[in-house]
Amino acid sequence: MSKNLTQQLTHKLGEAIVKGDYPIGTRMPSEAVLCEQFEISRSATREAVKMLSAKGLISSRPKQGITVNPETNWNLYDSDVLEWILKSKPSLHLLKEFTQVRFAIEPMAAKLAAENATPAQINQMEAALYRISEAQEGLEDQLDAHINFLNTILVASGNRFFIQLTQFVDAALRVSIRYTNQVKGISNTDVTFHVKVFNAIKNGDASTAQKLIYDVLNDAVALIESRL
Amino acid sequence: MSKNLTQQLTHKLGEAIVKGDYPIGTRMPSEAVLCEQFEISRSATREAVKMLSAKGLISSRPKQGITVNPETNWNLYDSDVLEWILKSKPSLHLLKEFTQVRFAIEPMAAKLAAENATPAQINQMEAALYRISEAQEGLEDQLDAHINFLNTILVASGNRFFIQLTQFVDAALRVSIRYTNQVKGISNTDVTFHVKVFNAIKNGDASTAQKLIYDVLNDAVALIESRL
DNA sequence: TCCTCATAATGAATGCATATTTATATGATA
DNA sequence: TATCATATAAATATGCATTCATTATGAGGA
Repeated sequence: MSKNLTQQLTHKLGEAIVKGDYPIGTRMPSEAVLCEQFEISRSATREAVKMLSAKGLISSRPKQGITVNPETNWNLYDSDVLEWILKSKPSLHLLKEFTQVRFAIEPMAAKLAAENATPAQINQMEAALYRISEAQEGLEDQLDAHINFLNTILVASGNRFFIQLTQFVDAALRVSIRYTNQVKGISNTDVTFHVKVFNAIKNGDASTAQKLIYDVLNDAVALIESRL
Repeated sequence: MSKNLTQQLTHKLGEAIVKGDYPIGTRMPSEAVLCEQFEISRSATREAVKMLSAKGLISSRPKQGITVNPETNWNLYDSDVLEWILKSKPSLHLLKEFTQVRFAIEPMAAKLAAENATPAQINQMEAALYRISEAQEGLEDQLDAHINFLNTILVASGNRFFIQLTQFVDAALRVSIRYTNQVKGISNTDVTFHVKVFNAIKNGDASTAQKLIYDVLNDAVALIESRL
């Protein structure tokens, strides 16, 4: 559990909403009722409500009460919301959606990285590459190393909105491994592949970097779809 | 500003943080000080603080106080945060970042729409298309119509994470028009182009739909870069 | 060096204010 | 007399303020 009561309630309610315990469009219990149910004060409850509405899950108005917003209003790129989604609905369909977003983002990020990466960022990528080659023992290590490598690409893109998606990619890959129980295939930790990507970015060969990632994710999406 | 005190303070502080009035990594005034400055109660102040930390802008710890988070922690896809960014830093560089994200997202969304769009969604797209052809009077109308068309594509993708980006695309296009003062070129409201896209999606021709959008945004990015 | 205490910040609880909706009552009109 | 409309009052939920508790940090003394 998190630290304070507000955080705890925020996570409990957030999870419950995402899980569907409070259906979309319906009214949630009033603040006063939530107080009683969770045995905490109004102020802690109110702060939790504010946090959830800041994340787009709910909205509250005087007298009206608290209502669950439609999913289109949820801040799906918020790491808490992502966490709640992963906890409640870890489906193959969700993995497909994740991978489709990666399919859109990562090739472009690689392209931009090839065009814009600073020498320092190239060094970080090389370090991440080395870490992949070292991490052949455990599956978790491989995954972490892989995620780290992708993150360096996102960062090297030089675009804030891509950099922001590191958490998203992280979540996507952890879902991926949960379903495939392997990194190869979906995630392709084959070092030779990553070396190719790295060299393309280092040499400023944007189109090659883009195509390498694109093809891999194309295969990944196809594999997932074949299982649905 | 007709909302409640919490909302007002949230927006004031959010804007100020994004603007740089409270530099990243530094400590903000304590809750007690903020109370005095804005002449409101602790509870209203605290709720605003909770909302801002829910959006990733700040974090607060007992005794430590409130500190401004690095930009990588901000929820840049939150519509409030986007609004604050647009208010404070409307630069050509920002437009470039926006367009790069569109460059990644929209071609893929068009591809998915071609593969997954339901008949009802096709009808909505057709209605949006008609609205574009009708909206030849004002520039604003054209922009709204164009945004509406793109939104129908995102929705038709059938992927929650793409659908969520409608607000983002909306913001991106409104920045775009602010700089170019025209829709053509950057946004390409030429109806014949949109008709091509629509037909490709309607006919399930995913690769054509993808390529049409890709090429247009490729030009848009090139145009922006030429001006930097 | 470690322990303790003071201090300054957030955390939590309670009480009162305000707003919005619903229901009820009253009046006018057919 | 019945019905509809309007106004008013009550109930219920959030909004706001105040007070007390807790915690983490840093300074000072044993």
